[in-house]
Amino acid sequence: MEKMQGGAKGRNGAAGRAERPLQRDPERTRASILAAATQEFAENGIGGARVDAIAERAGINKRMLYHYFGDKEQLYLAVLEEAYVGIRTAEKSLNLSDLEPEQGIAELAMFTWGYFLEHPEFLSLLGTENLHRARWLRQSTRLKELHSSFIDKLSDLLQRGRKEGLFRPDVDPLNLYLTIAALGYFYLSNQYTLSTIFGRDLMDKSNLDVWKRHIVHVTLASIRG
Amino acid sequence: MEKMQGGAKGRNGAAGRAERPLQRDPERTRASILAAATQEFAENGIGGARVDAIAERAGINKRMLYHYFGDKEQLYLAVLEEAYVGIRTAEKSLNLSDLEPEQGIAELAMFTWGYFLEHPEFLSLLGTENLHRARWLRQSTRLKELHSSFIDKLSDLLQRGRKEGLFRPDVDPLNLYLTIAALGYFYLSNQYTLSTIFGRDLMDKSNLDVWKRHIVHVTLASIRG
DNA sequence: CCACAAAGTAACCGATTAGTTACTGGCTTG
DNA sequence: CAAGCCAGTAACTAATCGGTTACTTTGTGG
Repeated sequence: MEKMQGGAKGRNGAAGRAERPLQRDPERTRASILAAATQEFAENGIGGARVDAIAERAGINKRMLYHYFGDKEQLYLAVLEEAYVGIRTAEKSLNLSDLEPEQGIAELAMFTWGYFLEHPEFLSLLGTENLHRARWLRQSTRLKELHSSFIDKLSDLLQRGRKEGLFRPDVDPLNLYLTIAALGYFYLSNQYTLSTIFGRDLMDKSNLDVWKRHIVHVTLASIRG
Repeated sequence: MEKMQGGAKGRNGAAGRAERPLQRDPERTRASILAAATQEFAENGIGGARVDAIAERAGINKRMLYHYFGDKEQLYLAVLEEAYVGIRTAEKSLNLSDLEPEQGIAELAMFTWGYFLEHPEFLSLLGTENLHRARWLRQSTRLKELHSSFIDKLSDLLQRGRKEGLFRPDVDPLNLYLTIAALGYFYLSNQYTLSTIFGRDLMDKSNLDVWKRHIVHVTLASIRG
């Protein structure tokens, strides 16, 4: 892999222009397959996703897809892994330990909501993975090591709040995180059936804003001592 | 359709026994196709479901499936409609207007949780339907008329609570219902990825009990004035 | 500068899958 | 009791889909 990077630098010696796309570019090909597959799997699930559609979306020959990823299932696994890496990476930008307890919880809730809102494909992939009882997640050694350090940080935050007499003494950090995630996930992933049944456009800007504040309110109300 | 019902009554004239299965029984065949299809669609989504698998599960010839339901998509729609009718029917057994406001909210929360817990196939079908942006739900005239009368009842309950000074004045009934549904739906439908990532068996009896109480607690804490 | 490995293409293949055709057999109705 | 309709069967088909084969092109290291 490192060899490739070295090779890619000295390209296009004639004009020095980086604009002309290389005729052969493994990294770019791999990345565009992954991006196309993410879209396709998110839109259609694993059973509905079409290998030919992914190839077409990526603008590559189907053979390359097998060249880089083995088969459809391994490609799906790569997509899933990348999606989890994405949210765990973004989480790191949150610095809960510097904040007041209540503010920290509010920030965590708003961050989670914001990430879900901006990454519908992540929610969709979670849904697909759960439909299959985490069949691929369970077999991924890479993802099992990746489990969130959130819970530890959250635990500290709760303990600080408890000492200041702000929070109830029996708050479980995992349950708190599940509460935050549940309120965001359900609202967004079920938006289509909910909007249809209740006749209210949940994705309307003002409704989204109300729900964001709602999540913070519910979360804090449930843990205050 | 009405003809069928009339014809089915006078069956088995010879022995009068209802136990011996009829050689030909439209209602039973239709019902077993629907039950088998519910399982298959819930387990595999619409793209992953196999018509042959449904036929085998139902113990019928594939031709019958097309005979009764037209094609795969119409069969899926029938399954979805039946699933919604199921929960709306169960909802009617709840009599919120007879209860104290706080008790009423608690009952609603526990009912919703209990129904989700006992009907995983309903949650799965919701997930599938949302993956496809409510494509079938939106085209179902039957389901659009069925939308929950919960919201109205819930509205009354909230107003009563408000008058007694128990609840905050600005509680939106739909948002309250979404909160209750979100906490139940996310915990159960995402149990596989969550249990894997956080290393805790969410379906353990005691954890289920904790979460049930948690839903009631969170819901009430968020609306108390 | 050329040999070799890796990137890339096009055409193909066997298996699967949704849906059909052509038929049999049993129940009801006149 | 006969006629006709409808439940039910088995075998088939056309199309789709995941995956492969056989081949060409491109870049790079000895």
